[in-house]
Amino acid sequence: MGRAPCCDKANVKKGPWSPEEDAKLKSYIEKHGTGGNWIALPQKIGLKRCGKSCRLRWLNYLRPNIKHGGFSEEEDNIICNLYISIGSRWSIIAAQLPGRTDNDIKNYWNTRLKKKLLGKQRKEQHARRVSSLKQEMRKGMSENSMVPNQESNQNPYWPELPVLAAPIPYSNQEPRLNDHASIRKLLIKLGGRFSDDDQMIHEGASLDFPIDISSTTQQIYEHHPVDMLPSASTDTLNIPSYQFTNTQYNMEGEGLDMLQGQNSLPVEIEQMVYSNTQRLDGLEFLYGDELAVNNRSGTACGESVGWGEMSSMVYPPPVASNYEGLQQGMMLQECAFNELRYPGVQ
DNA sequence: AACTTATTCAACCGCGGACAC
DNA sequence: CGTGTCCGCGGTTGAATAAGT
Repeated sequence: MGRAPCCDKANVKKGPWSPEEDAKLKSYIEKHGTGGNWIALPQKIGLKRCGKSCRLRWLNYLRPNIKHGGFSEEEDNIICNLYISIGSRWSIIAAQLPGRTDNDIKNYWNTRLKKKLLGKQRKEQHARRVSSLKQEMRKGMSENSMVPNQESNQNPYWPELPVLAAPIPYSNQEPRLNDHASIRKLLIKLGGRFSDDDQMIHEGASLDFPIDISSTTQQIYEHHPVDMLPSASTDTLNIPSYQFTNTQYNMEGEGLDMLQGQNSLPVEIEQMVYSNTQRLDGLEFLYGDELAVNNRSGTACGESVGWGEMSSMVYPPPVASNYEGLQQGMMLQECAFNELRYPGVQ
Protein backbone atom coordinates (compact mmCIF):
# COMPACT_ATOMS: atom_id res chain seq x y z
CA MET A 1 0.00 0.00 0.00
CA GLY A 2 1.13 3.54 -0.62
CA ARG A 3 4.40 4.53 -2.23
CA ALA A 4 8.04 4.53 -1.41
CA PRO A 5 9.05 6.96 1.34
CA CYS A 6 9.89 10.48 0.25
CA CYS A 7 13.56 10.63 1.19
CA ASP A 8 15.94 9.71 3.94
CA LYS A 9 16.10 13.04 5.69
CA ALA A 10 19.21 12.10 7.63
CA ASN A 11 21.04 11.37 4.41
CA VAL A 12 20.03 14.45 2.52
CA LYS A 13 22.08 17.56 1.94
CA LYS A 14 20.57 20.92 2.84
CA GLY A 15 21.55 24.50 2.20
CA PRO A 16 22.86 26.29 -0.85
CA TRP A 17 23.34 24.40 -4.07
CA SER A 18 26.80 24.00 -5.55
CA PRO A 19 27.42 24.67 -9.25
CA GLU A 20 28.07 20.95 -9.73
CA GLU A 21 24.68 20.03 -8.27
CA ASP A 22 23.03 22.66 -10.42
CA ALA A 23 24.73 21.32 -13.54
CA LYS A 24 23.73 17.74 -12.77
CA LEU A 25 20.12 18.61 -12.17
CA LYS A 26 19.83 20.94 -15.11
CA SER A 27 21.40 18.64 -17.65
CA TYR A 28 19.34 15.69 -16.50
CA ILE A 29 16.03 17.51 -16.65
CA GLU A 30 16.87 19.07 -20.00
CA LYS A 31 17.57 15.62 -21.42
CA HIS A 32 14.99 13.48 -19.68
CA GLY A 33 12.48 15.78 -18.04
CA THR A 34 11.42 15.30 -14.46
CA GLY A 35 9.91 11.92 -15.20
CA GLY A 36 6.86 12.95 -13.24
CA ASN A 37 8.51 11.99 -10.00
CA TRP A 38 10.58 14.52 -8.14
CA ILE A 39 11.20 12.21 -5.25
CA ALA A 40 12.96 9.61 -7.36
CA LEU A 41 14.87 12.12 -9.43
CA PRO A 42 17.77 12.92 -7.06
CA GLN A 43 18.57 9.23 -6.64
CA LYS A 44 18.58 8.71 -10.37
CA ILE A 45 21.22 11.37 -10.89
CA GLY A 46 23.17 10.76 -7.72
CA LEU A 47 22.25 13.93 -5.88
CA LYS A 48 22.00 13.83 -2.12
CA ARG A 49 19.04 16.14 -2.15
CA CYS A 50 15.39 15.85 -1.31
CA GLY A 51 13.08 15.73 -4.30
CA LYS A 52 11.30 18.78 -3.04
CA SER A 53 14.56 20.66 -2.93
CA CYS A 54 15.34 19.64 -6.53
CA ARG A 55 11.95 20.77 -7.66
CA LEU A 56 12.35 24.12 -5.94
CA ARG A 57 15.83 24.63 -7.36
CA TRP A 58 14.65 23.85 -10.86
CA LEU A 59 11.51 25.97 -10.72
CA ASN A 60 13.05 28.97 -9.04
CA TYR A 61 16.51 29.05 -10.48
CA LEU A 62 17.55 26.57 -13.16
CA ARG A 63 14.51 26.60 -15.38
CA PRO A 64 15.01 28.41 -18.72
CA ASN A 65 13.64 31.93 -19.25
CA ILE A 66 13.81 32.85 -15.59
CA LYS A 67 14.15 36.55 -14.87
CA HIS A 68 15.71 37.67 -11.61
CA GLY A 69 15.38 41.12 -10.08
CA GLY A 70 14.79 44.30 -12.04
CA PHE A 71 11.03 44.39 -11.74
CA SER A 72 9.53 46.94 -14.08
CA GLU A 73 6.93 49.46 -13.05
CA GLU A 74 4.40 47.59 -15.11
CA GLU A 75 5.18 44.42 -13.23
CA ASP A 76 4.84 46.34 -9.97
CA ASN A 77 1.39 47.41 -11.05
CA ILE A 78 0.33 43.93 -11.99
CA ILE A 79 1.59 42.50 -8.73
CA CYS A 80 -0.12 45.18 -6.67
CA ASN A 81 -3.39 44.91 -8.53
CA LEU A 82 -3.47 41.18 -8.20
CA TYR A 83 -2.42 41.26 -4.58
CA ILE A 84 -5.20 43.70 -3.83
CA SER A 85 -7.67 41.50 -5.62
CA ILE A 86 -6.65 37.98 -4.69
CA GLY A 87 -4.18 38.31 -1.86
CA SER A 88 -1.03 36.29 -1.50
CA ARG A 89 -1.71 33.73 -4.20
CA TRP A 90 1.81 34.06 -5.44
CA SER A 91 1.64 31.22 -7.90
CA ILE A 92 -1.34 32.82 -9.61
CA ILE A 93 0.33 36.20 -9.61
CA ALA A 94 3.48 34.61 -11.02
CA ALA A 95 1.41 33.09 -13.79
CA GLN A 96 0.63 36.61 -14.98
CA LEU A 97 4.30 37.51 -15.17
CA PRO A 98 6.22 35.28 -17.57
CA GLY A 99 9.69 34.45 -16.37
CA ARG A 100 8.93 35.34 -12.78
CA THR A 101 8.64 32.77 -10.05
CA ASP A 102 6.23 32.82 -7.18
CA ASN A 103 9.15 32.86 -4.78
CA ASP A 104 10.68 35.88 -6.48
CA ILE A 105 7.45 37.79 -6.46
CA LYS A 106 6.79 36.88 -2.86
CA ASN A 107 10.23 38.10 -1.86
CA TYR A 108 9.88 41.22 -3.93
CA TRP A 109 6.55 42.01 -2.36
CA ASN A 110 7.69 41.34 1.19
CA THR A 111 10.94 43.24 0.95
CA ARG A 112 10.20 46.12 -1.38
CA LEU A 113 6.75 46.64 -2.81
CA LYS A 114 4.97 46.51 0.51
CA LYS A 115 7.32 49.10 1.96
CA LYS A 116 6.96 51.23 -1.12
CA LEU A 117 3.21 51.29 -0.74
CA LEU A 118 3.30 51.88 2.98
CA GLY A 119 5.82 54.65 2.45
CA LYS A 120 3.48 56.38 0.07
CA GLN A 121 0.67 56.03 2.53
CA ARG A 122 2.80 57.54 5.26
CA LYS A 123 3.89 60.42 3.06
CA GLU A 124 0.36 61.29 2.19
CA GLN A 125 -0.88 61.12 5.75
CA HIS A 126 1.99 63.24 6.93
CA ALA A 127 1.21 65.86 4.31
CA ARG A 128 -2.45 65.78 5.20
CA ARG A 129 -1.69 66.12 8.85
CA VAL A 130 0.66 69.03 8.35
CA SER A 131 -1.85 70.92 6.24
CA SER A 132 -4.58 70.23 8.75
CA LEU A 133 -2.42 71.52 11.58
CA LYS A 134 -1.59 74.62 9.61
CA GLN A 135 -5.25 75.29 9.02
CA GLU A 136 -6.08 74.90 12.66
CA MET A 137 -3.24 77.15 13.72
CA ARG A 138 -4.45 79.79 11.32
CA LYS A 139 -7.84 79.63 12.91
CA GLY A 140 -6.24 80.14 16.27
CA MET A 141 -7.38 76.78 17.49
CA SER A 142 -4.16 75.87 19.19
CA GLU A 143 -5.84 74.00 22.00
CA ASN A 144 -6.04 70.27 21.42
CA SER A 145 -4.76 70.70 17.93
CA MET A 146 -1.50 68.95 18.72
CA VAL A 147 -3.29 65.77 19.50
CA PRO A 148 -4.80 64.36 16.39
CA ASN A 149 -8.09 62.70 16.93
CA GLN A 150 -10.51 60.90 14.77
CA GLU A 151 -12.33 64.07 13.80
CA SER A 152 -9.21 65.77 12.53
CA ASN A 153 -7.91 62.69 10.87
CA GLN A 154 -9.83 62.21 7.70
CA ASN A 155 -8.92 58.60 7.51
CA PRO A 156 -9.46 57.05 10.92
CA TYR A 157 -8.86 53.53 9.76
CA TRP A 158 -5.44 54.24 8.39
CA PRO A 159 -3.55 55.46 11.42
CA GLU A 160 -0.30 57.14 10.71
CA LEU A 161 2.34 54.59 9.92
CA PRO A 162 4.48 52.92 11.04
CA VAL A 163 2.18 52.34 13.95
CA LEU A 164 1.34 48.72 13.36
CA ALA A 165 -1.07 48.52 16.17
CA ALA A 166 -3.53 45.79 16.92
CA PRO A 167 -6.20 45.34 14.30
CA ILE A 168 -9.09 47.70 14.59
CA PRO A 169 -11.80 45.80 16.37
CA TYR A 170 -15.04 45.28 14.62
CA SER A 171 -18.01 47.10 15.94
CA ASN A 172 -21.58 46.18 15.25
CA GLN A 173 -21.64 48.92 12.67
CA GLU A 174 -18.54 47.59 10.93
CA PRO A 175 -17.00 51.03 10.55
CA ARG A 176 -14.24 49.82 8.26
CA LEU A 177 -16.79 48.94 5.67
CA ASN A 178 -18.62 52.20 6.10
CA ASP A 179 -15.41 53.97 5.33
CA HIS A 180 -15.53 52.54 1.89
CA ALA A 181 -14.98 55.85 0.19
CA SER A 182 -11.58 56.47 1.72
CA ILE A 183 -10.49 52.94 1.06
CA ARG A 184 -11.72 53.23 -2.46
CA LYS A 185 -9.57 56.29 -2.89
CA LEU A 186 -6.61 54.35 -1.66
CA LEU A 187 -7.38 51.55 -4.07
CA ILE A 188 -7.54 53.99 -6.91
CA LYS A 189 -4.16 55.22 -5.86
CA LEU A 190 -2.81 51.74 -5.51
CA GLY A 191 -4.05 50.95 -8.91
CA GLY A 192 -2.00 53.79 -10.26
CA ARG A 193 1.69 54.18 -10.79
CA PHE A 194 4.02 53.22 -8.02
CA SER A 195 7.13 55.15 -8.78
CA ASP A 196 8.52 57.14 -5.89
CA ASP A 197 8.09 60.44 -7.67
CA ASP A 198 4.44 59.72 -8.12
CA GLN A 199 2.10 62.61 -7.62
CA MET A 200 -0.05 62.12 -4.59
CA ILE A 201 -3.69 62.12 -5.22
CA HIS A 202 -5.77 64.49 -3.17
CA GLU A 203 -9.41 65.10 -3.23
CA GLY A 204 -10.31 67.14 -6.25
CA ALA A 205 -6.94 66.62 -7.85
CA SER A 206 -6.71 64.94 -11.16
CA LEU A 207 -6.14 61.24 -11.05
CA ASP A 208 -3.17 59.55 -12.54
CA PHE A 209 -5.26 56.65 -13.52
CA PRO A 210 -4.53 52.99 -13.05
CA ILE A 211 -3.40 50.65 -15.69
CA ASP A 212 -5.94 48.36 -17.11
CA ILE A 213 -4.68 45.09 -15.81
CA SER A 214 -6.69 42.99 -18.15
CA SER A 215 -5.26 44.59 -21.22
CA THR A 216 -1.81 44.67 -19.73
CA THR A 217 -1.67 40.99 -19.00
CA GLN A 218 -3.20 40.28 -22.32
CA GLN A 219 -0.47 42.23 -23.99
CA ILE A 220 2.14 40.32 -22.13
CA TYR A 221 0.72 37.01 -23.19
CA GLU A 222 0.45 38.04 -26.75
CA HIS A 223 4.22 38.12 -26.67
CA HIS A 224 4.72 35.08 -24.51
CA PRO A 225 3.14 31.90 -25.68
CA VAL A 226 2.03 29.32 -23.22
CA ASP A 227 5.19 27.30 -23.52
CA MET A 228 7.07 30.21 -22.04
CA LEU A 229 5.05 29.98 -18.87
CA PRO A 230 6.61 28.74 -15.69
CA SER A 231 6.00 25.06 -15.49
CA ALA A 232 4.24 25.52 -12.22
CA SER A 233 1.85 28.02 -13.63
CA THR A 234 -0.25 25.73 -15.68
CA ASP A 235 -0.61 23.41 -12.75
CA THR A 236 -1.42 26.30 -10.57
CA LEU A 237 -4.32 27.29 -12.70
CA ASN A 238 -6.01 23.97 -12.37
CA ILE A 239 -7.87 25.25 -9.41
CA PRO A 240 -11.06 23.77 -8.12
CA SER A 241 -13.51 26.49 -7.27
CA TYR A 242 -14.19 25.30 -3.80
CA GLN A 243 -10.65 26.14 -2.75
CA PHE A 244 -11.64 29.75 -2.91
CA THR A 245 -14.92 29.72 -1.15
CA ASN A 246 -14.95 31.00 2.37
CA THR A 247 -11.55 32.55 2.08
CA GLN A 248 -10.56 36.12 2.68
CA TYR A 249 -11.66 36.88 -0.85
CA ASN A 250 -15.21 36.38 0.09
CA MET A 251 -16.41 39.72 1.32
CA GLU A 252 -19.06 38.34 3.58
CA GLY A 253 -19.37 35.92 6.43
CA GLU A 254 -16.68 33.96 8.11
CA GLY A 255 -14.39 34.41 5.17
CA LEU A 256 -13.61 37.84 6.51
CA ASP A 257 -12.37 36.40 9.74
CA MET A 258 -9.88 34.14 8.15
CA LEU A 259 -7.46 36.88 7.29
CA GLN A 260 -7.60 38.39 10.71
CA GLY A 261 -4.31 37.82 12.41
CA GLN A 262 -3.05 35.72 9.57
CA ASN A 263 0.71 36.01 9.06
CA SER A 264 2.66 39.14 9.78
CA LEU A 265 1.08 41.39 7.25
CA PRO A 266 0.71 44.93 8.54
CA VAL A 267 -2.79 45.84 9.50
CA GLU A 268 -2.90 48.49 6.81
CA ILE A 269 -2.28 45.98 4.06
CA GLU A 270 -4.69 43.53 5.57
CA GLN A 271 -7.36 46.17 5.53
CA MET A 272 -6.49 47.03 2.00
CA VAL A 273 -7.10 43.45 1.01
CA TYR A 274 -10.16 43.08 3.18
CA SER A 275 -11.81 46.10 1.84
CA ASN A 276 -11.12 45.62 -1.78
CA THR A 277 -14.23 45.04 -3.77
CA GLN A 278 -12.48 45.27 -7.06
CA ARG A 279 -12.68 41.85 -8.57
CA LEU A 280 -10.67 41.20 -11.64
CA ASP A 281 -12.92 40.34 -14.49
CA GLY A 282 -12.51 36.75 -15.45
CA LEU A 283 -11.18 35.72 -12.06
CA GLU A 284 -14.60 34.94 -10.65
CA PHE A 285 -13.42 31.51 -9.69
CA LEU A 286 -11.14 33.09 -7.16
CA TYR A 287 -14.02 34.52 -5.25
CA GLY A 288 -16.08 31.42 -4.95
CA ASP A 289 -18.65 32.45 -7.49
CA GLU A 290 -19.96 28.95 -7.87
CA LEU A 291 -22.42 29.95 -10.50
CA ALA A 292 -19.80 31.62 -12.62
CA VAL A 293 -17.40 28.78 -12.21
CA ASN A 294 -19.93 26.08 -12.77
CA ASN A 295 -21.27 27.79 -15.81
CA ARG A 296 -17.84 27.74 -17.28
CA SER A 297 -16.71 24.34 -16.24
CA GLY A 298 -20.11 22.76 -16.40
CA THR A 299 -19.41 20.71 -13.33
CA ALA A 300 -19.77 20.86 -9.62
CA CYS A 301 -16.92 22.00 -7.44
CA GLY A 302 -13.82 19.91 -7.51
CA GLU A 303 -13.54 19.82 -11.26
CA SER A 304 -10.37 21.31 -12.62
CA VAL A 305 -10.40 24.03 -15.21
CA GLY A 306 -8.01 23.55 -18.06
CA TRP A 307 -5.47 26.10 -19.17
CA GLY A 308 -7.25 26.90 -22.38
CA GLU A 309 -10.46 27.74 -20.58
CA MET A 310 -8.63 29.45 -17.80
CA SER A 311 -6.66 31.74 -20.06
CA SER A 312 -9.85 33.05 -21.58
CA MET A 313 -11.12 33.70 -18.09
CA VAL A 314 -7.98 35.43 -16.98
CA TYR A 315 -7.60 37.65 -20.00
CA PRO A 316 -10.89 39.30 -20.70
CA PRO A 317 -11.24 42.18 -23.12
CA PRO A 318 -10.30 45.56 -21.68
CA VAL A 319 -13.11 46.95 -19.60
CA ALA A 320 -12.07 50.55 -19.58
CA SER A 321 -9.52 52.27 -21.67
CA ASN A 322 -9.78 55.75 -20.31
CA TYR A 323 -10.41 57.68 -17.16
CA GLU A 324 -14.13 58.16 -17.71
CA GLY A 325 -14.57 54.48 -18.28
CA LEU A 326 -12.74 53.63 -15.14
CA GLN A 327 -14.64 56.22 -13.17
CA GLN A 328 -17.84 54.61 -14.34
CA GLY A 329 -16.44 51.28 -13.36
CA MET A 330 -15.69 52.54 -9.89
CA MET A 331 -19.21 53.88 -9.54
CA LEU A 332 -20.64 50.56 -10.61
CA GLN A 333 -18.39 48.81 -8.17
CA GLU A 334 -19.58 51.06 -5.40
CA CYS A 335 -23.21 50.34 -6.24
CA ALA A 336 -22.48 46.66 -6.36
CA PHE A 337 -20.65 46.91 -3.08
CA ASN A 338 -23.52 48.70 -1.43
CA GLU A 339 -25.96 46.19 -2.79
CA LEU A 340 -23.85 43.40 -1.41
CA ARG A 341 -23.37 45.07 1.91
CA TYR A 342 -26.81 46.57 2.37
CA PRO A 343 -29.20 44.60 0.19
CA GLY A 344 -32.25 46.55 -0.87
CA VAL A 345 -31.03 49.82 0.63
CA GLN A 346 -30.38 52.66 -1.81
C1' DA B 1 38.60 49.67 10.42
C1' DA B 2 35.32 47.50 13.37
C1' DC B 3 31.01 46.80 14.70
C1' DT B 4 25.92 46.96 14.37
C1' DT B 5 21.74 47.05 11.94
C1' DA B 6 19.00 46.51 7.85
C1' DT B 7 18.00 44.29 3.58
C1' DT B 8 17.77 40.69 0.26
C1' DC B 9 16.69 36.30 -1.39
C1' DA B 10 17.59 31.21 -1.72
C1' DA B 11 16.08 27.53 0.62
C1' DC B 12 13.48 25.11 4.09
C1' DC B 13 9.21 23.73 6.48
C1' DG B 14 4.66 22.34 7.14
C1' DC B 15 0.18 22.00 5.40
C1' DG B 16 -3.59 20.50 2.45
C1' DG B 17 -5.37 18.47 -1.74
C1' DA B 18 -4.70 14.91 -5.18
C1' DC B 19 -3.81 10.48 -6.09
C1' DA B 20 -1.93 5.61 -5.87
C1' DC B 21 -2.58 1.47 -3.70
C1' DC C 1 -13.17 3.56 1.48
C1' DG C 2 -8.98 4.17 4.25
C1' DT C 3 -4.19 4.92 4.41
C1' DG C 4 0.05 6.74 2.98
C1' DT C 5 2.80 9.35 -0.37
C1' DC C 6 3.44 12.96 -3.78
C1' DC C 7 3.09 17.54 -5.20
C1' DG C 8 2.54 22.36 -5.01
C1' DC C 9 1.83 26.23 -2.30
C1' DG C 10 2.51 30.00 1.09
C1' DG C 11 4.96 31.35 5.18
C1' DT C 12 9.23 31.62 7.42
C1' DT C 13 14.15 31.33 8.26
C1' DG C 14 18.83 32.42 8.11
C1' DA C 15 23.15 33.31 5.58
C1' DA C 16 25.20 36.73 2.75
C1' DT C 17 25.64 41.34 1.73
C1' DA C 18 24.96 46.34 2.08
C1' DA C 19 24.45 50.42 4.61
C1' DG C 20 25.00 53.08 8.62
C1' DT C 21 27.48 54.55 12.86
